Amino acid sequence: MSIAQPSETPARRGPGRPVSLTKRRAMLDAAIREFQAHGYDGASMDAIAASSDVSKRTLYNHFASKEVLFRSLVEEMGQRVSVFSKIEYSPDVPLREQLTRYAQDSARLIQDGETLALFRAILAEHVRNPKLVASAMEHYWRDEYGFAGWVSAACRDGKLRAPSPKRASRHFSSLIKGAVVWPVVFEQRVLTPREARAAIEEAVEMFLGYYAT
Amino acid sequence: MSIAQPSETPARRGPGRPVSLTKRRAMLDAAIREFQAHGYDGASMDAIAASSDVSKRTLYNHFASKEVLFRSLVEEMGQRVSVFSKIEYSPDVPLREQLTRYAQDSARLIQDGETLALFRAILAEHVRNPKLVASAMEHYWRDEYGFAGWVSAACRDGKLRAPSPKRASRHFSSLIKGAVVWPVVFEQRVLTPREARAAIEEAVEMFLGYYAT
DNA sequence: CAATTAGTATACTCTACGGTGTAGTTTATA
DNA sequence: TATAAACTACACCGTAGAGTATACTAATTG
Repeated sequence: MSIAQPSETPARRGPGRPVSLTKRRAMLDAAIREFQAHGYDGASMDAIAASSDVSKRTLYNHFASKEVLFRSLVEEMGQRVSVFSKIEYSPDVPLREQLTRYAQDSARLIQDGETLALFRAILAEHVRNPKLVASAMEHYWRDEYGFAGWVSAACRDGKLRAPSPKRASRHFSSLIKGAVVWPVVFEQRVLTPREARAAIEEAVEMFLGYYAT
Repeated sequence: MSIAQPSETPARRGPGRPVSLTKRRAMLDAAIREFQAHGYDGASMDAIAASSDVSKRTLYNHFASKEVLFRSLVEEMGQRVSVFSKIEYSPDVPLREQLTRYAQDSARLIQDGETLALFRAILAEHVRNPKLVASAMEHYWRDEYGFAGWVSAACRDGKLRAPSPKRASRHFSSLIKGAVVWPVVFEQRVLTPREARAAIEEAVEMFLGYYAT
């Protein structure tokens, strides 16, 4: 159950062949491909091993089971998301600009091919078996809460008027996800940068139109 | 591949035991349960047969394969959605009321336990294998387009000002889904009627605030 | 070099499941 | 009541995949 830390330095504790991080990376990448293509059940450890040019046994030496492997991916996804979905209130930058940047980060993250593939695999599994995946998804949903903090700050600064920052943040999230996340995830839509920008701009506009003082 | 019609009258074409619609229903219901609980691959025909108190052979006599069975469910889902997601513009009913009713229908539909289970199963599969499911999901996404018609009508009637009715309808859809659909589907949130009503009201408010003339 | 650990190749077990075949039972119609 | 279809019970087949065992080679360090 314990997930290997992404420590870049293999522990040197005596003689012996050092563990290959390259191989580990290859296994994870192959796993992403397979899980995305065939889902959790459909993906086979044999295929993952083959596709990463690693013997099945090695795969099992790195990841004790299919579930552990999947969980590692989930963990990784959590990292990516939490790195991106940060927003801090800056009093001297126009709200419009801050919001736009935040939304664009979301859009960019989900447009990235590998992240999208991984997200799809996780989402599919999450819908079926929320527990398996809860921790990572929380990162994802929680971005709304982080954003709620931003809204509160903006309110305190007198630039927004939101009776409930949480609701307001949900509104913004809904608009952004509806515009540039779900279409990509569900409908295979590829948004051109122009489209994405336009959609974001309008969402921001609507949000500010309603909440800005 | 041909999907059995939901005709309530079994064709009477001579002697012989008539096909039992009760059993058919039981199989479909069991299938919903199993697909939801274990996903497409995870669900087993044996389990579905057992859970519906029907012999495996009968199950296969009704549905030639697992895929056919699943497709029948998808079809059914399409029906449910398209029945609910109808909205027609009425010039003499306040917009607020029409929108609210429409949103509440969406909310009610997804709150229904069986529909929710079915929707989850289909969604999970859709993310993985869009083709298998495309037809039904189209019903679902299309509701936005139906709604776009409503927006256009309201504009013609001078009650809304929306440069792009399609975008406007997407905005509304995003707000509603973000408020009362995705939380239920993804986060297992159970919305009390009060919560749902409040969330819808605010979404409607925001929409009208931005688009109403 | 010796020791030790990582990785390989391959064969194997066990289980689960999709789908079929069959012989018999039930429930209807004409 | 004869006939025909729906349904049952159950054995069966083939395959695929998770995980293991083993005997090997490769790459390190002291």
